[in-house]
Amino acid sequence: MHEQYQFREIEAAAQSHWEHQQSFVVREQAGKDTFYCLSMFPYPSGKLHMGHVRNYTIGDVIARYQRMQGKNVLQPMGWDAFGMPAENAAMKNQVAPAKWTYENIAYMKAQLKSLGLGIDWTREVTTCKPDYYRWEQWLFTKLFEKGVIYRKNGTVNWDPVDQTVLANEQVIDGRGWRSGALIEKREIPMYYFRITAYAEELLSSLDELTGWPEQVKTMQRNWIGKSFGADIVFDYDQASIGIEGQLRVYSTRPDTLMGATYVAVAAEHPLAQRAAEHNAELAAFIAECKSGSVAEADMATMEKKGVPTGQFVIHPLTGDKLPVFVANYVLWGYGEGAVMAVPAHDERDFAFANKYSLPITQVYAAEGKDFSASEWQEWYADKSGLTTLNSGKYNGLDFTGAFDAIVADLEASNHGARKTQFRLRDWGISRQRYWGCPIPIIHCDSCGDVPVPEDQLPVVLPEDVVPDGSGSPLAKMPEFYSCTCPKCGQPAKRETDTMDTFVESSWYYARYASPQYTQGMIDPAAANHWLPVDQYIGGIEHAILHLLYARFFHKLMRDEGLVSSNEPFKNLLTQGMVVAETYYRTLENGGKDWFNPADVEVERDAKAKVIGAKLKSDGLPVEIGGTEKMSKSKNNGVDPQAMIDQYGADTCRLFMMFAAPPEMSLEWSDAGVEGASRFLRRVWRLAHSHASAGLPAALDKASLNDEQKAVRRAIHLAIKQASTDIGQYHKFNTAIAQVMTLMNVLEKASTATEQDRALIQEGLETVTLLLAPITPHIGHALWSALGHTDELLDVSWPAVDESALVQDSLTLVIQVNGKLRGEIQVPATASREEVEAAARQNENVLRFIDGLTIRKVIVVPGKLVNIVAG
RNA sequence: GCCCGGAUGGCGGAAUAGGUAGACGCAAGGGACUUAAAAUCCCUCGGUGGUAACACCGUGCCGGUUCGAUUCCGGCUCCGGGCACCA
Repeated sequence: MHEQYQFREIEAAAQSHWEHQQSFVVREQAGKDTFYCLSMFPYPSGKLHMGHVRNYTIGDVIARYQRMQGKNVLQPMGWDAFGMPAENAAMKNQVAPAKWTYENIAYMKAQLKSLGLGIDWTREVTTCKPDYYRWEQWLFTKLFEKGVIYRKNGTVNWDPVDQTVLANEQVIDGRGWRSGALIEKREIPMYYFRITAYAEELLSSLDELTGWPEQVKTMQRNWIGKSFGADIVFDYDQASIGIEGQLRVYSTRPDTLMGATYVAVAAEHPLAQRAAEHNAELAAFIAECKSGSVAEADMATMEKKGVPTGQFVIHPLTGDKLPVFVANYVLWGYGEGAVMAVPAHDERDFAFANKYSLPITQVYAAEGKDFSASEWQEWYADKSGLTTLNSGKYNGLDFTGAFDAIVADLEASNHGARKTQFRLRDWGISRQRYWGCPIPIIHCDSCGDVPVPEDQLPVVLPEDVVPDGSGSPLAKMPEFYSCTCPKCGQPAKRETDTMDTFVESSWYYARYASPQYTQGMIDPAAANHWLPVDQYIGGIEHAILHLLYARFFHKLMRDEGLVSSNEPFKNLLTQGMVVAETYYRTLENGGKDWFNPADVEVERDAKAKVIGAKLKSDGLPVEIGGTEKMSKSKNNGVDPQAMIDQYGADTCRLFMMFAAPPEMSLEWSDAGVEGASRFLRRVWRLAHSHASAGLPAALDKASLNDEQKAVRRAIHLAIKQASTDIGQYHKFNTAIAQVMTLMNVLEKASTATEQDRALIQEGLETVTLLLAPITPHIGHALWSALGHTDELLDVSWPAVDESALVQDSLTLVIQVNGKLRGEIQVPATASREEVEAAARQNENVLRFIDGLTIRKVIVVPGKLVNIVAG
């Protein structure tokens, strides 16, 4: 054992040992408990960022801990390799996305290996390779035949200059990011997954996911958004509209129908289109509604505007004529594209009615309260304890009474029906992009949309294309799209859209069970052996979309007979972001020049409070911009590679796990890394001085003196705390703090006798084992230095010796009226009465209760005594 | 705008059944060792007052429940994540 902690040699030796032993290659083993530990696979963007390092360290710690619990652990890794960044890089550097992607994968794989992750690399999956996406195409054709996938129009962002569809991310303040052109909404045909058919199950089976954070389940519930309401039908007023017809709306508040004073439709609604034919102002407004992005956040924050169509519809209960407006806040493609408005009982309707001086009819009141504009919020916010008014025959009812009576009448007159609706919309997966999985459909003039037959799969994406940012490259390649119809043999055209990359990431976890399987999408026997995933780890930003799509896909695969479970991920851990300080200077044009924290020197006052910062290169001041998520745009990314090279993987892993609990955001700190490194050097130093004096004989637990008992108690307290922290709560930071506390004790412990040294041996073994999942390389070296020949990876997690925790006396806190006034030592066996009596005699207590009467004494066993006096 | 979170010393964080606020670490200050530096070790370290013992205040803000609230309840403020074509 070398005197110095030489992490490079130690880490290289451990990694080559694991590689040589194939330590992390797993097979199905009958009779052994499995543990499938999965981290969200990375997009191969170039190099690892801190978020990856954090994610995969958390996963590796859990995987190694479970292995020490005796489980057969599967920890795979792969690449979410299709996506937009590859196309952007291609345009910038004139490199094909495939080449760029494969080079990134090679580099990042080496980086992952240098972190010492216990990954079974024989199961590596790369989503842009035909052997992966062919099965995605296969499932697509099956689902298309079943009707789970269908085609309809959808709205996209259209850049009229580049003549291309843009992602929401590529629309900045309503303009295309490259062209600067004003973006328009455009309707194009797309393929959709009928996820709404699974809405009910996706909602109800959330209850089975007891290992998921409540927060994530709540977000998914709200996203699915089950609501109870009614369809309501308004007959057209023929005089103003000119034709017979009916306007259908959905409302969760049919009970307020008597308060409806207008209806609003989306710009794309047929009524709006019809009215605009002879109304220039309306036509202009409809055109205005078509500008801007399709992102819901943009739609929801823009000013609510509307224009009357001059048309009216007939209120189904009163026969009154209600004006029809076109409003920019009504979304086409969501519900019926039309809403009824009840200004008195809906915030948005109220604002709109005030803006356009529309009538407001209050139909609910609470006892003793009058309606006034200043109190309007009370009227729509609450539907309990209110009674209807201004509602004719429906007066004097509560919410349920009004709801039932009105819906019954609507149903009787064929003007509506009770309906349960979901907010969830079908999943549109068509992308007018090159670097994605081709949609396996052939368009034939006589046969329509024909799925590509199984024996012609995969539809291979050509890999040598460099996109130019205008339109879809595949649509310009006859050699790709020219084909013959599989049904009739006539010339036909292949679909040139590719799939949303969320499709690949919706089933990769299942492919890991049988990654090289050529007989099907997944081998059911292997999949059912490993699935569901025991622990899934990834960023909180995936709480809704990715996790909902993957749950949906699991149910699709179940219904195809590929898997037998209902849900893919049993336990979920959502990690927080990695953030760092930002620094900038404002440029003359008002823009900002961002500086990397590595290039900036921070200035502090005498109390170490940060008072300023300057650039190292020119010594001039820079502005401090606050901590933000590490990103290219703010230039505040810290390269994990530099840290691994300078301090080693173990230090890097230790710091990541110690700095914050996994769910919380983690602030980058160079000094903190230094501290983690210092701690590992201390462990090494103690182990070295211990081992170089010769390993001691076994500990005689029966003959320990008080000092030795205290040391042994510290050892087993650390085991106890670290076991619950890691095993139960995933609080790696406090587990590490416990081990640090133990090290503080061990460093000060006596080494005078063989018995003392046997205790140090037990302590060092404990430190090694508790840290083994977190810092496995140094653990590997220490374990053999402590005289062991077995494999640390498979050593059992240490067990608590409860007898070591027993204490003879306890320290109790004494309070007077809830304020800390002193401490007393009592025998562990002291009765409640004895404890109370001791507390009453405490000098400080006597001082504080002097002249007061003791009203009550509260004794919390083992903790405190509170004397209530007044 | 809507949905979901978060806020504790100079900093990261701890307090996992309502029971000692600040564990553990970082930074800082003082000291030891050293020719010197690095490394290492020791001491101090929420604020105010006090020589000290100690006292009072203190967990984003306002209010409530309780013998006792960082923890529970009501109302806010600010920051972050998501919003269906970023992954």
